[in-house]
Amino acid sequence: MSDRRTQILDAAATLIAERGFTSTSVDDVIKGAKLSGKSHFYHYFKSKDELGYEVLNRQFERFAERGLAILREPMIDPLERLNLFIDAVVALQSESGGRRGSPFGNLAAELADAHEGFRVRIEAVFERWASQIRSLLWEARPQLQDDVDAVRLSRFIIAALEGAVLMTRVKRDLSVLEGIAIDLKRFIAMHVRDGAVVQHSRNHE
Amino acid sequence: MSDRRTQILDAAATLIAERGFTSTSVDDVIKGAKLSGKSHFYHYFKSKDELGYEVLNRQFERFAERGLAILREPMIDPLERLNLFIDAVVALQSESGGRRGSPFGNLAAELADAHEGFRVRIEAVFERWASQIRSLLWEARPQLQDDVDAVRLSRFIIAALEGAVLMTRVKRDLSVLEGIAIDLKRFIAMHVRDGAVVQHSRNHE
DNA sequence: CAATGATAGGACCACACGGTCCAATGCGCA
DNA sequence: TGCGCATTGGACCGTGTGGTCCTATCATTG
Repeated sequence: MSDRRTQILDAAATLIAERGFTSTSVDDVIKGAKLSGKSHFYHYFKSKDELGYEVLNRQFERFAERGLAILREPMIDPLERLNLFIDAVVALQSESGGRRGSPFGNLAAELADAHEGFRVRIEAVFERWASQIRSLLWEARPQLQDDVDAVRLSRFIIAALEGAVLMTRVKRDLSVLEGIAIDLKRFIAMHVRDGAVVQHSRNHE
Repeated sequence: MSDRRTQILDAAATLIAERGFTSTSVDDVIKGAKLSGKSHFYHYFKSKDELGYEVLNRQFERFAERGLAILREPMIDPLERLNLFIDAVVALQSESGGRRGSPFGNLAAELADAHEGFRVRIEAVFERWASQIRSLLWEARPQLQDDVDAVRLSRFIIAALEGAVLMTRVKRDLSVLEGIAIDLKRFIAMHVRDGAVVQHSRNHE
């Protein structure tokens, strides 16, 4: 696809992450992507909503590459991968000083009730995320207690992370997320079968 | 205070909970509260922002009465009160079928970055909430392990609940919140000192 | 009675918004 | 040389927004 399209998508992603979808105007995006005018923008996107949908997709793909990919690393112990994934979420938030929040959670809270099109797409994003965690949990089942509910646990992990990111954003304090990350790891460790061993990789602090 | 003011506040609270602050226009509030026109509204509030601030305060007060009050019940075991409080959050969400979400979390995600005035006020709300949980944890310290970090645990509880409510809203499925509530109680129980007893009250299912 | 606040209703404003349309120019590729 | 897409630039439109102003009618209360 053309270079401009991704340029617009990137600019829009930044603006939406900073100010939300509603508060980001098409004119803002035009300025951000250094386009010449409205006609230039509408040459690439047929509406603001369509732009929003594509931004959401793109954000999820980036998250899949930089975050969720860790969950599938074949050479690392699955439960250790979960810890590394949590570390990665913390690291991603650190890049913006915790000010940015989750691109999914933000949109979810902003649009879940007001805009059905977005709600459905955000639901799909959470579902894909949850299914990746469920797969990992399934892979780790020899180390887990028999009664672990993978669906429930995967939802809990996502909820805790989303809530943590939200609180971090409100308090403008990264240590909120760090503390919750610690507790979340401890909660996961609580599900390990007695006597099972979790193999720690070297690069984990 | 005059009856009209609270009438406006109530109408605005409903609308903001349904559609967010930005998407709720002053005219919507006027219709909702059955006022005669703009002048009638501006007779009671000097700006839309001021209305928003008061709605936020009011929502917190209602939450304090209907939810946080449980945390201070003197006749019930503190840790059991925590469980009852979690049940109350679930019950509150049930009233709207999980569609409404947290009045604080919604505003937080919508306005934390865009509107400093709201961000500060929402931060204060979370802080007051957290401090109530910390007090309870302090009261329960004979039953808790020595190394329990009350600040961290209180934040974790709030984050898990806020995240759960958000996911519930996106999925339009109350069972998400119910599942997370179960896990959250188990996480709290994990901090109980070996041999300590948690006194269960009768009305708890 | 007079004064005061509540109610009513509407005109008006400046601005921002998403979106359309058009006319002109650049620019690479067959 | 010509075709088609990319770019530029701007006028324009309908609608909704928060907010102001003005006038007039009620009811209450000193």
